[in-house]
Amino acid sequence: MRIATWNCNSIRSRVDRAIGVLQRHDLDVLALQETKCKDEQFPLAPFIEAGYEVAMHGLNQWNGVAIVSRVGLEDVQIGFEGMPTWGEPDAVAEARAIGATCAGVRIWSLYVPNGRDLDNPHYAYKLDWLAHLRDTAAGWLADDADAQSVLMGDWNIAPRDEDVWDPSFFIGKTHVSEPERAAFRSVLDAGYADVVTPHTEGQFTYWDYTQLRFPKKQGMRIDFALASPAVERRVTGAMIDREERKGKGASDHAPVLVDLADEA
DNA sequence: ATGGTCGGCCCCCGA
Repeated sequence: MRIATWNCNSIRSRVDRAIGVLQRHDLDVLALQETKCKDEQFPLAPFIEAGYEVAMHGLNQWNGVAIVSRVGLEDVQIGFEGMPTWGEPDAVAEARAIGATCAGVRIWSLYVPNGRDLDNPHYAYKLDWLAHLRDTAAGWLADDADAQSVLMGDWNIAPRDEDVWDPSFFIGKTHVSEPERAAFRSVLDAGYADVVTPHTEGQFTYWDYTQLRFPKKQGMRIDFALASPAVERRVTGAMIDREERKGKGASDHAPVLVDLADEA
């Protein structure tokens, strides 16, 4: 089974590339972030045509997540228990998390809030969001230590200095602050494992569109797949599709792939 | 010092 996560930065502007990613890598499941469309605007037909089902959650032009699967898509859940929304209750609905069970694996497509700046209210919201994710995900393992779950998506966190092209550039900026890194580590401490980094050390998953960051190899590792112990035991490999970042019409993120062995 | 590029409900804001 091959699963992947990709911040596509608008699915409508990149549907052909998305189908290409599915087919080039023979993917069973693809978690998408920043679909940037409402559910009724999602370009479903090409995915159905290619043999996939889609569960999506989009409410506006900024966020939006989806799970694309050809191995079943059951028990779809919008958001997770306790997931904070931005602003006062009902002020702004968010579309940042969707979960579904695909061939026995609970897949989550997550778009962690961008903190914007350390003194911005969105930064506090990001930390709050991550704390609730940690609590809820820890609960899943407490309920079932053998749960097969994968939390994957755009975490908007570079957990280590080696996950950015130049740590000095990021001093005082979001994505690398200690509270964000601690929030990421707290999910690891809850029992989930980063199953991609060990197979892709030294590689990035995101390059800013500006400043020629991609050709200058000035990227960040902010997209992750965190697996429960039962899934971690099945991982046989992982890769970052840097080729997908090339050329006209690329997203600013590369797809991140994980291979799982059949259940023992 | 600086968003130089992308996306969107598109000439402004957010990433």
